[in-house]
Amino acid sequence: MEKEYRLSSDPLNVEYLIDYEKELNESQLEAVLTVDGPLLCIAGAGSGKTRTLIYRVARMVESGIPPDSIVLLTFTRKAAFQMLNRTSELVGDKIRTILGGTYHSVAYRLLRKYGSCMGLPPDFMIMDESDSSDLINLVRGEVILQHQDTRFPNKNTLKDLLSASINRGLDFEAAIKREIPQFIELSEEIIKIFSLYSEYKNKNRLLDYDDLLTTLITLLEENEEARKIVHEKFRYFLVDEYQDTNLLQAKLTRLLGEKCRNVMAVGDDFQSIYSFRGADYRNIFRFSEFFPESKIVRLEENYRSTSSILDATNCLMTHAAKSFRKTLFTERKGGEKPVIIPCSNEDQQARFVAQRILELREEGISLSEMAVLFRSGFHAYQLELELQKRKIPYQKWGGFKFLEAAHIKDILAHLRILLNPCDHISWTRVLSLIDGIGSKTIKKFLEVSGDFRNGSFLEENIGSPRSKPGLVILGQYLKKSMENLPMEPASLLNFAADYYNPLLKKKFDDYPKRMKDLDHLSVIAGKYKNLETFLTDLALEPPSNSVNGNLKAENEKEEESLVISTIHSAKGMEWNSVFIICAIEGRFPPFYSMDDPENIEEERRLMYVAMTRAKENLFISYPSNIYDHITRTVFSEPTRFLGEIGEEYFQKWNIREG
DNA sequence: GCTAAAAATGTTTTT
DNA sequence: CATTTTTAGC
Repeated sequence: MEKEYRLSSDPLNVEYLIDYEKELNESQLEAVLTVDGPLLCIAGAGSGKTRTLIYRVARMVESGIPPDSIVLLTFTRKAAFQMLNRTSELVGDKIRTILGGTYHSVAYRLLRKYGSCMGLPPDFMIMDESDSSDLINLVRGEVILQHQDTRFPNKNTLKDLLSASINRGLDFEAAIKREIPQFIELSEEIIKIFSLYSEYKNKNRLLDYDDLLTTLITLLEENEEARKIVHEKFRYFLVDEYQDTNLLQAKLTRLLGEKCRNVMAVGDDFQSIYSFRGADYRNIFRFSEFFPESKIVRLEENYRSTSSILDATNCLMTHAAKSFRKTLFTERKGGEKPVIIPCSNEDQQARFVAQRILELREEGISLSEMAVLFRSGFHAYQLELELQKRKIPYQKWGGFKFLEAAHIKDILAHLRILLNPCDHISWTRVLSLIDGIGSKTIKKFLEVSGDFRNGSFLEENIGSPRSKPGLVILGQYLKKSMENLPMEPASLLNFAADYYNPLLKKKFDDYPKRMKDLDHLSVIAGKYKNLETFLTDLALEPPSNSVNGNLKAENEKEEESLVISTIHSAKGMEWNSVFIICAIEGRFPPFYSMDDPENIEEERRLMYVAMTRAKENLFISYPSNIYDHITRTVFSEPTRFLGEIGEEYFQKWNIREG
């Protein structure tokens, strides 16, 4: 076995190239210089949190810590990537070996490397969310056969329930009582579905998102050898956005860091916005319980926003319930007060935003320095139309994902079956595209369950005569692809597209648009040499753009464009000018959050996150009449959060048409 | 018995 | 608006 033996360098002999004292303020410096031992950093919005992390990594590397013993846990791969890039500008390329990414992707990589000693098959695959849903649907079908007369929770309800119980550490019974009390009599059947689901995953070497975390936890808890190896290899941990970790992630942090104790967690309880996923901002407070000797550093000086904006956000948070009271301050005095714009309807709101964006651009603010934020993806539909009409280039973050589009899932299924013959979920997708094949025929195929990749299913004589021609063509595709394995993902994707395009044309009316998406996918595929890596990366780190936003390969040069984004996806970003749209009761906060004060707390934090993204200009607009098709009511009140802040913090623009 | 088209329904936020 | 359930049709 190989082992690393590090001679610690004499601090007096290290020559630091960076003048840390000059570049950082006092608290930031303290956080950066505290390299050994646990450190909790409470960092307000815009307080130079990222800067602090970057300089801390630089400092560590400069003082001789091997980069490959450092683990950087961030919320998105994008954030990790950005951070490593900026660090390498400071100290050079050697930081490339830092292990960085989300909890899930880091867990994946650790399991790949060290999972075998726990009996984890080396070729396990990751299921994305839709795979899990599909699989749950499959086993749900089995159980439901015996209960045809009763109504049963649907697949997504079940999946959310399962995930909630795992991420919050509840047993199934308790979770059912809490999440879906109306189905309490069906507990037994529901639990049966879960156990079938998990059985199936084990049998087919599949891990879902939650499994990545739980399996690694089990590995570290129960396998002493693995734990030792991991503890020896990784000695420094930096965790960003700690307020958004859930029970499992907190546990994992503790397990990873319990030996070396060099764990730094950065967080802001004001910015906790993922509780729907089981995130618990109280993990910040619990951190000092895991690591009682931890030092606490607070960053409260805001370098991002003008005081006009900051004052309003501070005021908003005085209405928040229990939390660390903190008030951000800034040297950037003055600035325009945030603007409130009442609009008569969504269309007017869209036209206002588009026009104002163009005006700001005339004033010399680049499109890439502006963003439009909203609570939910669909709030921006009208705006998107308006932007397209005016030919304003934009990219949309959040909302409907590229990968969730039916045609993308379809074509990826065709690639997956090449890799894993027992991937029933993908086979189901592939087969149901063929004319004359429905659920029953598919079930028959899956029962035979052979390795059909050579096209041998044709000999099984399953399916009606009507399905025969379609199956023959599928056989040709499989044969062609299998003969060429291994092969670059891009070429395989081309084979699949050749086969799939005719089917796509039949299935969708809007096929030209969808075929374009397939081209985009093939650009992404071009960056990979290995099919497996391609598929895993797609599941773990999906391209953040939505279907309609112009999807760009990352190395392609970005055209200067406006960002429109859900608030969740805008986390950690900043722009010169920010528009918040649809700030209306019923949408933000959404009507379904109104009966629970805890939810309203989170909505308020969400508003806080949105507002603190702005450096100079902040516009908050609301259409005063929206007819909501779901509740069949008219929303007309501006969001309560504006009232909480108070008029004196705002200026108001009244729109006149013409 | 099985599929495919038509009606109904439920719709946040993300790894 | 897109998925899921129902119903009609083959």
